[in-house]
Amino acid sequence: MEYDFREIERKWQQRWAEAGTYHVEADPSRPKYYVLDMFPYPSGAGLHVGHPLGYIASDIYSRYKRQKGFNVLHPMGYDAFGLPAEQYAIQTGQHPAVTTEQNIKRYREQLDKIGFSFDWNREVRTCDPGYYKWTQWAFEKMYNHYYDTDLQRAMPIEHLIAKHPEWNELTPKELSDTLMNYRLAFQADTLVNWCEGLGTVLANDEVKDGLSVRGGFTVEQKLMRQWLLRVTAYAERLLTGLDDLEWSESLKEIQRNWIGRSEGATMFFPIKGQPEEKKLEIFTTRADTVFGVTFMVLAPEHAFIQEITTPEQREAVEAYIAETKKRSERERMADTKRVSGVFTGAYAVNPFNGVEIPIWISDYVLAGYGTGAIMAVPAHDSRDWAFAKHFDLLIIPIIECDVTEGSYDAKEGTLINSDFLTGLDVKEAIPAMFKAIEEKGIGHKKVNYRLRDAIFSRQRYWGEPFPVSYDADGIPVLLPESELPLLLPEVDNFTPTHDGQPPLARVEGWKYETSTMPGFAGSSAYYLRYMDPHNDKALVDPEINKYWENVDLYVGGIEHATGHLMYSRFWNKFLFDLGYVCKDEPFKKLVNQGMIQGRSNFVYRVVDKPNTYVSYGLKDQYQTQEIHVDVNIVKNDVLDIEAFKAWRPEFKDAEFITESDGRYVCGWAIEKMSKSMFNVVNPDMIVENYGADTLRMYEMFLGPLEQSKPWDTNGIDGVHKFLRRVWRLVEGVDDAKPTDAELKTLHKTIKKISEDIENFSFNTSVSAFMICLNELYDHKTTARSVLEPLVCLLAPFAPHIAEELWHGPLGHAEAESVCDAAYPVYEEKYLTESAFEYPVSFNGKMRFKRTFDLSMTPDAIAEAIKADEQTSKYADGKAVRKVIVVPGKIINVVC
RNA sequence: GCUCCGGUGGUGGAAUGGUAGACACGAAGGACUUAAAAUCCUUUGGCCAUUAGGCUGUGCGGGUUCAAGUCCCGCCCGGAGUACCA
Repeated sequence: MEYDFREIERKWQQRWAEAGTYHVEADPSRPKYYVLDMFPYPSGAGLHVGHPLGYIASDIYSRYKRQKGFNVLHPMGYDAFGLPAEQYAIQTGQHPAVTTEQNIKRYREQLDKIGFSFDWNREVRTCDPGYYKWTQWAFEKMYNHYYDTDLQRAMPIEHLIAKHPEWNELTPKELSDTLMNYRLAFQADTLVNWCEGLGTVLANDEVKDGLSVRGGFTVEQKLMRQWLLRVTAYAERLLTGLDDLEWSESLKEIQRNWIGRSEGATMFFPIKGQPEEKKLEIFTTRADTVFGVTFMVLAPEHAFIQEITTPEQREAVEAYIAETKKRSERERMADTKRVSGVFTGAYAVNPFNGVEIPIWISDYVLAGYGTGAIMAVPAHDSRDWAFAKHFDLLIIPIIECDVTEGSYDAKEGTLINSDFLTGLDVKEAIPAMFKAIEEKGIGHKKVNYRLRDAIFSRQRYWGEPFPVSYDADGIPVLLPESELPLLLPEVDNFTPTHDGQPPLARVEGWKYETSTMPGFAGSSAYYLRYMDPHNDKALVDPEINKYWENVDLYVGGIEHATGHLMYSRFWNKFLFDLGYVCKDEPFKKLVNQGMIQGRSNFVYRVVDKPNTYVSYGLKDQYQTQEIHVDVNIVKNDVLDIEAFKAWRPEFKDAEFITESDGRYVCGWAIEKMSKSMFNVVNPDMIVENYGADTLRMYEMFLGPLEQSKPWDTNGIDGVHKFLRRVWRLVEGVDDAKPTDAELKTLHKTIKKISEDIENFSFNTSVSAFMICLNELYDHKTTARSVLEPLVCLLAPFAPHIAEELWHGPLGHAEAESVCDAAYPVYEEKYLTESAFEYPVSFNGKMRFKRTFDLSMTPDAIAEAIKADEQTSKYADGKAVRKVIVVPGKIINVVC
């Protein structure tokens, strides 16, 4: 019988759905394993062939684990709130709920065709009220908790109030304002990334190079009252928690850099002519360089500037501040080399030697980091140096070096001109200085983080509403937990109001906060909800959470490194502190699949001939224009000329200058997969032409999972051919006794595939299958005891064909799915041999192969080789000096 | 600038320090076929040699080692992250 993949795949997808093959429940009698994919945002464009890459990998792993006897939780859902649906709504007037629903339907159809083992009973959508109830619930919990730095955990806000009896004196408004400095979800006037083009604020990770990640609109700094999450409270735990995670080093590194821990000291500098308590606080990691300080620099936003600026300098200072305000974040970034600043007229006093130091302001010092003020050491900091050179300020070297021009960021060396530190090495000087600072009482050791609190409001419609209203004093009042969820009201206009209010301000009688929560709100705890998706009493039942614990394997793109993966960890740690979840970290192991790029094809239009196209090999003889051509009408870079003529009306009468064999060869390039480049390959089409099993295996075969690589349909025949050969081989199954050679092939393959799956090296496992099949073909294998384990082994990769063979030629009963067939175990005895063929090399050159008995001692081998030397033409008469034996592997003979 | 990752045939990519290029695509040749599809066989890093075989070869230059794509040092190139973070 032919391998009719269309019929086979249709049949099994239907049966799996009917039988609930992939439905799982918590079952304490069995070990659990939780495999999660980052759920997709259902965009209008549908899936392209790059999207399922990670899903296929995780599906293979899930199925493998299931065959190994684990109770595998493998859910899927949709990250359904978000900007694109709303932008689309603004343009077309279609309600985001409607387009989202349509997109989800399309996604589901596409996903279903690939044969995933998702438990769809557990589907979640972030835009469902039953789901976002728990997003709002978590927000309220955060509002009602603060981070206790002594206990290093979140605690109820009442606990804090109890510690401060003096707060009883405060008015309700004052108390509310005070508590806002502690709550984990809080309101503050902060400089935000305001994006006029999108009409909303954005989080730091949603901005890149001064432009919005979505849409590429300009982003500016603006002071606004916003809701924020106090992510910084967890900075240290987010940092140290990384150590125990099985994440790639590079991803951990990205998070470490984003958290940006730096150890240093804050130090107070008295200001000349100001009262004793009015001291300038700075942060430095290099307290040892304090004798090299020749000026101070404040950020233009620094609170002291008004008070300390002298009358003579006031005009210049104010002009500078005004100018800085005008510059957008992007402009500031664009010319970081530009040195600018202005003297305040005031002087600070070096607390160590009493030297008076001029105080400047400059935008190279950031208001948001440290204290917004620095001590400048121009001799050993390149930015300070540039500033000093530009304004002709004093430079005092205090670390010995042979650099004559320019500063150097001296991380080692001996200190000079530094009073009691002179003669010490930098490494000794830093701790010595910390000690001195604390002894003199002019500062203390301090750890600073680059991490910022996350801005949590968006001036948009399509998101979770805040369950918050405000009383007459503007004090937030939470909707009682029992009344959650607060439903997102209907609107028919999705644009901001005329006075710049968010769309919710249009809703009549809406007495709640008008901004909504950002995209990351709904995706921060969805992995918990999958454990118990229909529970309306709790986010997740504690018993159920205790069983599934957290995600064992998480697969997704690295682009979420500083966004979702950071927020989820924060959110989970918070819920952990409150006792709602049993694990401190959400994702134990994480694998980042690479991006699949597009591979575009080109035709070459001859410039002065109308509608004439020249083949790639001849294009240099003409002046040509490169035109993208739909990759779906090109095979192996050869253009289907008829399809091209039919592709678009203007090509109907196209003329072609072909290669000598009549073929038209296209050029190609690797580009992003996008509609405009006609290089989008749709998985539905691949499934239709080759089958889901071929798609699955070919996506794995393309290359290492974590690596970005271009999609190239050209190679897919190889994988398809492999499956057809499997089909034919297993069709001929009988009860023949397997030969040693067949058993060796089988067990070698089991070992290799198992190791590969554990290492997520799926590309080499596909190769291993092909090698195995080639060998079995050579052996003309028919033995059931070889072919049946092979089908089990193949099931995670190509479940449909495996299932069909399992029930067809292999004759298993309908009720026993190959999904539950025990994963084969290899036996070492079939792999060992009594003798090995070793390469023997002289002076590093492989000279000949020789078969040795494994039981021979090195001495015996040396003797044997000596004997060989008598006859070998490579023998140069030198005696064998040494025989190197690595048991079971290799021998080297040193002459 | 800093941090991380990579650089291997025409292409995608294999190689616990141990015969580099597995596996696959493409290409060339052949078998079967009226033909096509499908299937199967042979060759396929480069140079030299009619064969046997030899030389050379993993971005560049050094080094360690009996032995280096792999380890170490110094460069070059590409990608990613981050950036006046004090």
